[in-house]
Amino acid sequence: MNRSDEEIKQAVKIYKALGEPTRFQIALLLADSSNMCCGDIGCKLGSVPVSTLSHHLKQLADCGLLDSDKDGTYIYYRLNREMAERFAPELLK
Amino acid sequence: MNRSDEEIKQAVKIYKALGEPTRFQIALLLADSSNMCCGDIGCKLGSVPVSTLSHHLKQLADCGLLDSDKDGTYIYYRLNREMAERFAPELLK
DNA sequence: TCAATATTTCTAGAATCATAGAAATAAAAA
DNA sequence: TTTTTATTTCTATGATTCTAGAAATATTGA
Repeated sequence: MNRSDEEIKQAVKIYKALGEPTRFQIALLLADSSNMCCGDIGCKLGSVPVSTLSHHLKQLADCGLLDSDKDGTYIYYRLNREMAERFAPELLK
Repeated sequence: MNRSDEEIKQAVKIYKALGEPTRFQIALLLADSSNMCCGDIGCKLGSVPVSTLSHHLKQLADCGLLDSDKDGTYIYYRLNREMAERFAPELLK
């Protein structure tokens, strides 16, 4: 297949996002439970400071793997399953 | 699905390998042409020193994405399509 | 308005990683 | 055996990235 530079950049960004243990765990968590806010994810992952979590969530959202909804001060994240299916179906197994 | 620490480590290693532009390009090249040695890949990618290429090929092979055959001084690399299908089907599109 | 809560942004330090030249290894050809 | 070719390993430098505390932002409830 012929790929544009943009398509390649996006794919690399997605795989870079998944190629870090904490972020991969976040993606796995969200593959199982459909909706979680930053605090929930922090509880599940143990002692990860929120600033670190926020940094990782941003990268996962920026590349399109996560979608989010705001509800008051809470932001609920969920896995974009189309993106996961296309780029990393392993997440959904 | 329940995943062992080992399975998670392997997945992260694979995605880290693909999350770098040069390595992703190598994987794409090998998805199209079934067999290439280090020198061939270097020609296709332009001005990447062989020591850098070798470093990248090692990572792609270590995580299982590439297989290789030795023929004299040449080492021919090819994409492991089962691994690509499972972890990054986007490579095969 | 003020306090409490959730999250992000800022910042700096530590750790990891990509890069590329040079030396080393290995195999074929002269 | 010596030379040439293909690749890897060693090494150091520079760049990127992860981490986490502190301050900033935003929203809700008292």
